Amino acid sequence: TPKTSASCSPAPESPLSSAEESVNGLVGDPLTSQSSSGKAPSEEPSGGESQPGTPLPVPGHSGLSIQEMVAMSPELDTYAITKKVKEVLTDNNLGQRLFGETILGLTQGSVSDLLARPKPWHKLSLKGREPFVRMQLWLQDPHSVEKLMDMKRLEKKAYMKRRLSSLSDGHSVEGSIVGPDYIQGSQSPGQQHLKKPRVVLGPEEKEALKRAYQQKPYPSPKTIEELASQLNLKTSTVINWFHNYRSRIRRELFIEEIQAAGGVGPGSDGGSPSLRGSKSGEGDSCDGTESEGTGLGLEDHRGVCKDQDMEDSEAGASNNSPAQTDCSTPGPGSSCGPGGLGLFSLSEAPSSSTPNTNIPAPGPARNPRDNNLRKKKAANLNNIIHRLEKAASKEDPSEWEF
DNA sequence: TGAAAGTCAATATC
DNA sequence: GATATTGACTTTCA
Repeated sequence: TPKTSASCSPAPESPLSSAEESVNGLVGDPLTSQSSSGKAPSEEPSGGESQPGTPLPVPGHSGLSIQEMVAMSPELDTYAITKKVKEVLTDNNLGQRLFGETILGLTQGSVSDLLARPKPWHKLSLKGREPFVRMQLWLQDPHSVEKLMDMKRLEKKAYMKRRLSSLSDGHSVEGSIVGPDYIQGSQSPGQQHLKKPRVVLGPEEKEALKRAYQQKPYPSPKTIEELASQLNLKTSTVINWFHNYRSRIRRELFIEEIQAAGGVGPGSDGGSPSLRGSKSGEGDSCDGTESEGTGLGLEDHRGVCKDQDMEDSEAGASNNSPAQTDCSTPGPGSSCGPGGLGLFSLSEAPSSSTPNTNIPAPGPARNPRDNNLRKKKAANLNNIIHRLEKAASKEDPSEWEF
């Protein structure tokens, strides 16, 4: 693929091979609850390098490529895995960057995102499952930590070495031996000028986009044009924003489902990270029932969004909760949340997966986090409404999509 | 073909 | 310095 990663992430490959040399099979882990469906632990020294494009080969599994391993993997408890990984990394003072680049073949930001907001296994594509399989293999390796520590030491050593030599050369070389920094460092200054500056949306622009989202999660091209011109943004920026926002809202809801379903999840160590601090706008979803028309709500910044509206819409929403929608198209596991089928049998895994019980009862003692959750759910209602409308526009019920 | 999924990487925040 | 956020982009999927 010509994607930037092709040119920007060759580096992670090199250290990996040494870090993953002795990754064990999917079976035999004390954390594994359903290893039976896993493959036999046929130990085969390395050889996992399946495709040149695959960033991080996982060696030693009957010659299976990581893709094959993923395909054969039983359902994993993604939340339990990320929780454990976070724990191990924290306990051993290992960074996300090193872990990501060495073990997962992902950048720091991706790792952070993945660890903070793991999607349930059945919602993941094969590609999306790959990092979780890698994480699990890593957890199962009794020497995983030492290897990463060694890696860290090596990196530090190399860094110091380069630093010293750069000092003597009279120019600075920043970054580590792996990863984007290295790539960047290898670019000529001229090349760096070619970079497109990152667009940073201001709070008002975000507000306006969120309001527009409340009204129309799937805006028409015309609406997008209008938004773009009103906000003085490129249409592609607006389009991207809607894509990203929908996707991220959806992920937030997965997290909430997990939490609500079993009381485990991010909440147990302080709440969903994405909701933490109720950052800008996370809680500003508002009732979008006036979704007809193309009004963007740009003129009226306050009138439409009232907490009261939120409460009302959500109160009636519990049975249509997004969780229900999300669980309506499960994979083979058909379990919402990390319930019974996961490989991990961590005790906190919820036994019940009735997601639409996850709306907190209305009451005065609601904390800001609850409010955010409620608001998010209301926001998602718009999505449901949109789909309903879409479905309604199709005469043939077989064309309905839910 | 459009939407979703997945990821990068710049930047913000802690 | 490490981690979190997020705009942009590519790939996958229905």
